[in-house]
Amino acid sequence: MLTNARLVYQPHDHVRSINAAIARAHEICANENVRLTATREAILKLLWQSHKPLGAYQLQQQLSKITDKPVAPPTIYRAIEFLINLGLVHKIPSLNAFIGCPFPKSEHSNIFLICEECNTVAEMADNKVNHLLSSLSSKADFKLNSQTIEIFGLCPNCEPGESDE
Amino acid sequence: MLTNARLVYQPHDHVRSINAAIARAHEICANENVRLTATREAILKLLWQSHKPLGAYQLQQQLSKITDKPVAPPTIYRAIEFLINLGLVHKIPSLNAFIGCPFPKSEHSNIFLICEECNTVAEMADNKVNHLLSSLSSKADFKLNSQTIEIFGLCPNCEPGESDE
DNA sequence: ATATGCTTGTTATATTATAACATAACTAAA
DNA sequence: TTTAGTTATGTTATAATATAACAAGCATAT
Repeated sequence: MLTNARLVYQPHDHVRSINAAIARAHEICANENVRLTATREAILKLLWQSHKPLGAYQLQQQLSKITDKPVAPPTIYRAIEFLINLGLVHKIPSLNAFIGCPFPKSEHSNIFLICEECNTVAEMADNKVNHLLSSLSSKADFKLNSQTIEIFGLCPNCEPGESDE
Repeated sequence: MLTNARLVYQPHDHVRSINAAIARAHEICANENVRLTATREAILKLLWQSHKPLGAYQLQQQLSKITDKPVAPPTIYRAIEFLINLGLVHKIPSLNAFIGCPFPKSEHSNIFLICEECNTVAEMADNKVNHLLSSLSSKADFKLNSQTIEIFGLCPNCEPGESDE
């Protein structure tokens, strides 16, 4: 099982992890021979800085503040599309919002743990889930290409019975 | 494992299955002491008749045609909300569309098999998946309330290597 | 029959996303 | 270092999805 749950739910060195991730993103783009332009990098940073998924119009506001220029929706959606294609960002369909992927380039099952209280989202990947879903799909003669799993509930920080208090 | 895959992918007696389902829906509403009004029943029928999920505005058009009156979006969204609360209809978030639930009132895991070619959607439920996701959530100290699993790929009728030809 | 709550009608508008075309910036080859 | 080709961004408009707010109608129980 692969997860960023600890990172999301516990305090940690944001700046360092983001810098590492951005460096990783540049590598990936170099490999793919595509450009991680200023706008794209800014959007990626914004998404990685937030453990809550951000909507396109939230990103618009934030980017506009950073650049001190008006930003139109297509700018945002283009950057998002680019980042999604590289696997650096995911869309969470039930929220119409986007989040940075903590393990880019790994083949994974996209399990999102969405807190209904504080809206943080952690991500997990697990091969048993992948296998199980493949085998269920086969039984229905369905050829699986991709999957999205959204789990709604309460994160450790929002759970009433939490111990840290 | 529970699934409507055969029903969805193979020819079958639509009218009979819909009538049975509507009867079932009336029962459920009677039990819950709520009303399956004409509009709500019409929306449910439209959704059950289609093995492809329908968007709110598609439903609006179709309902308007049936009743020969203009129908405004709130009418549709209200009916959908009502039906979703009863578990008779599901939203498929990645499509912004809705589909009739083939096994209302069963506790289930909402696995949708979405064909990227013909857009049909079959539904499955499987306890192993439920258990696995519960146990993964626990490991992350996350309290699971509900889940949505969307699987994208090709249904048996759209798969190139299909045998029935 | 009438008060109550549920349901629908109506109008307006919020939110999310994309189309279409113009301009700019980058890149590679002449 | 121009120039052509490609890729990326700017700009305007609009499409598609969803909800708010308030008015009117209907069901049903006393």
